Order: sequence, then C-alpha cells, then structure tokens
Amino acid sequence: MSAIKERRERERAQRHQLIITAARELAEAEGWEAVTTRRLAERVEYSQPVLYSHFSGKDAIVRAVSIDGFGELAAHLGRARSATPEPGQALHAVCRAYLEFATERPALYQAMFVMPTDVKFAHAETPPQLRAAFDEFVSCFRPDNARRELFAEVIWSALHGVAVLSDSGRIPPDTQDERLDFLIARLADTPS
Amino acid sequence: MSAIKERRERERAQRHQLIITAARELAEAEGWEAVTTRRLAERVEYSQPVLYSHFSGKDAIVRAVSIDGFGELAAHLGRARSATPEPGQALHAVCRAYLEFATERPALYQAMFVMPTDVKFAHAETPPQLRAAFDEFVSCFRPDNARRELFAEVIWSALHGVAVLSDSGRIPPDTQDERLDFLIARLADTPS
DNA sequence: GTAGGATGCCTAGCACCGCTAGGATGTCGA
DNA sequence: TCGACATCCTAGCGGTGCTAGGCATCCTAC
Repeated sequence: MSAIKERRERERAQRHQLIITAARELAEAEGWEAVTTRRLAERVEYSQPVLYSHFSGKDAIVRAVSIDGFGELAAHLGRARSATPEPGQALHAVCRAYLEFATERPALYQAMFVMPTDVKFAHAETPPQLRAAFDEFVSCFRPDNARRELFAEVIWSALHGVAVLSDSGRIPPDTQDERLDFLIARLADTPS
Repeated sequence: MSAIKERRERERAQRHQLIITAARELAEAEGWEAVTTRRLAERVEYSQPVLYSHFSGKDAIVRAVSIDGFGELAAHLGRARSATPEPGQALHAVCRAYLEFATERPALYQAMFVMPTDVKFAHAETPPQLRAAFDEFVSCFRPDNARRELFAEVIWSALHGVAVLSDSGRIPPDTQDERLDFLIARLADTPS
C-alpha cells in the first residue's frame, strides 16, 4: 500500500542523509583524500553501488556536504551579526565569524569553496543556503549603498584568500589575527 | 672518460627539464587531472619509471613546475612595477599584473597556490623565486613602514581569494575589474 | 495462498591511478 | 674481450571511481 511506499521513501531519505553525514565525518576526521567510495560504503554498511542509487557520483556527494555547510555557515554568521548590536561593528563580527568557521571546519570549508564545483555565488540556481550566507555580509552595509553586493563579494573573496592560504600552510597561521585586523580596518570601515 | 659522464649529465638535466615542461604543457592544455604519470611518460617518450629516477613522485613534479612558475611570476610583477615610474601607482600595477598572471595561466597558478604543497611563503626554505615575487609587493611600500610585510601578505591573500574564486567559477569573471578597483582603492592607497 | 513481476542490493569486474620490483640491454673501463 | 655497471623497460601491485548482471526479497493480483 501507500503506507509501505511511504516507509520506504522515509528509510531511503534517512539513508541519503546518512551517506552525507558519513562522508562529512570521514572528511573532517581524515581529510577528503580519505573519502573513497569503498570506505564510505563500508561506513554506512552498504555496498558501493548503493551510493550511486542516491548520488550520480562522488562529486554529487561532496556537493551535498557543501550545501549542508552553506546552511551552517549562514547560521553561524547570522548569530555573529545579531549578537552585535552596534551596526558599525557588525561587519567586523561577521568577518571574524567567517574565519572562525573556516579554521574550525577545514574539510567542510574545502568542500564548499575549494573543491571543484558547479555552485555559483550569484546566480539563479544558487542554493538558498549559500545566498543566505552571502546576505549576512550584504546586510552589514546600508541598504541605500548601491555597491553593497560588490563590497560583500570582495570582502568575502579576501577572507577566503586569507583562510585558504593559511589552511594550506602557505602563510603562518599564528599571525592570522593581525591580518584579519588589517583587512577589516581597510575594507570594513563604513564606506560611501 | 669524464667527457662522457658530462655528456650524460647534460642529457639527464635536459630530460629533467623536459619532464617539467611537458607536465606544465599538459596541465595548461587539459588541466592537472589529465596529468597522469602514464600520459606524462608517453609525452616525454620514456617509460613511467624514468620519471621516478628524476623525481620522488608526482608531487615533486608539480612542485618543480610551481617553482618555475614562481620565477615567472616574479619577473612578471617586476616588469609591471618597473614600468610604473610613479611610486604611488606601483602597487596598483603589481596587483593588476598579479591577477593577469593568475587568469592567463590558471593551471600554473593552481600548482603554485592551490595544490597541496610544502612550500611556505615566509620561511627559511622558501624558494628564492617565491621570495622575489613576494618582495615585489613589499617593495611597493616605503622601507620605513614597519608593517610592510604584513601589508604585502594581506594584499597577496586578498588577490589570491579573488583569483581563485573567479577561476573556480564561484564568482563571475566579468566583474573582476570592479572587484580589483575596489580592492586596490581600499588596500593599496598609501597607508601609514 | 500462490504465481508473477518489480524492486533493492550485492558480487565481480572494468579501466584507470601512482608507484615499484626485477630482468634485459647496452656501455664503459681494465 | 670480458666483467661490472648503469640505464631503461616490462609487468605487476594495491588502490581509485564506477557499472553490469544476477540473485533474493517483497508487493501485488489473481
């Protein structure tokens, strides 16, 4: 009956999410190079081909993980912004929260912003979670600022550069705070 | 005799460089995922194990390509800086030249700044080519500026963020100039 | 209650990857 | 000329992402 079908779809949806979280946990524990379809299948206690009945391939699994990440990032930035009453300080707080997110969840961050993807920032098919995260930056500027989207984009990019060079060990992480202070002082101080 | 040995070493050095340039050409033509040891060996017309008599592994080949790239980047930035007589405009020119380099040689840029590496920016074992490139940024600030190294590091990071997000298609490349202008206006205007 | 059909899942295998062991081949010096 | 050495290739290892094909289970319809 339909009840049976519903139960099956429910179980299937659960397994779908199980694969995503297992992939994320494995990546956060051992890095994305350790996330192979075999190890992932073993972890969810199914055979390899089951993964392909849920996702078109490994890329699609990474993409699903990243979309979960966008949601969490949006929430994280949102908390930082709303916890800062003074509007002039909001962008400071959001920037700090962003780098915090990147350094504390490096594998998740990699899936979101480093690994090959077809996700776009500003596009009709942009996942709403990503748009929400972006809007946390945009909201830090006055609504009558015609270039607030551009500002947000550049600040995001700059933070990304700092985050990713630090994560890959190319710049020393111990002076990260100084870089952030300088960046904020230069970019975030209430523009036109 | 020693002449024979010399000839052999010369040939060996040529083959060493041949491998590096072949890897780079293949990467620039089809991306790094197309650079496999088999295809590379076929391209240099030797068998696979020959690669391993020159390099400890594929990573080492990528590293060699990236060090060549650092040299070219330093030269490219140096030309931009010395072609700009007015000191206040030097940083503008160097920033533009940097993004130019990144967008015109995306595969090379990836090897230098995105792919996993053990190369550090500011470190005792930093390749001199990389140090030279970094110094092109540093030289744009007055020598009595105590924080010029930090400034250079942050500007580099911000440019890297813009370059890499644009290259991976996450931000649209057609508004790159606007981003650069904003970034330069904010970061490059003669600081303290 | 049972036959028939659809569905779900696993075993086995494909072509490819980075890397290496071991042997054939060719070159050099005594 | 012959032994020692260096050079280089064939073949193969264990891994990768992904898929074809068959088996078993479950639901449906008679």
